[in-house]
Amino acid sequence: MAKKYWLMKSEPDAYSIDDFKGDKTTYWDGIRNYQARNFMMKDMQVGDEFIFYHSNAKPPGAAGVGVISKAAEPDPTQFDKKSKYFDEKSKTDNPRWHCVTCKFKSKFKTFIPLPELKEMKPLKNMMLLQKGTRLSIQPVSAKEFEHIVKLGQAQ
DNA sequence: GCCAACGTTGGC
DNA sequence: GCCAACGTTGGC
Repeated sequence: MAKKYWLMKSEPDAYSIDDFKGDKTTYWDGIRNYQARNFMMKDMQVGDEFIFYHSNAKPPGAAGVGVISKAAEPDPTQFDKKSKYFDEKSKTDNPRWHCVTCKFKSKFKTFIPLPELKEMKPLKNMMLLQKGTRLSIQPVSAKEFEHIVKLGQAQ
């Protein structure tokens, strides 16, 4: 299957591109939305690349690139009573939530704030820019991905 | 901090 | 299966 491209949101107060850079790989846990989970479980493959997006930031925007390094597996935080992601309805023999493992690829030389993304004509159909889209994991087309990466790598 | 948009829950 | 109430996301 062809390589796919994604956009994954993270609040930099909780986990920023610099945290990701320092960790090199991270477990993308804490996803508690069925649509986002389904993308991870059904459509993501090892080798897919994604835009690391800072949400709820000043300003929000595209911060870097990562690669999926391990397919979805049960999210351990759902069984951890001390975790804020604990889900009492999820059973160990039938886990409700899964998460992928991601590897850091690059941090953009130029952070691309959301208002700039909105001005880019090639990106006008991006799910991120549609009104009311809150999904924390969403697909992007190869063209959209390349366009953003080109902007991010420019000095 | 506000609020619009959307998802989830639960009563019926 | 409908829908009101509530919670969350996330830009501003």
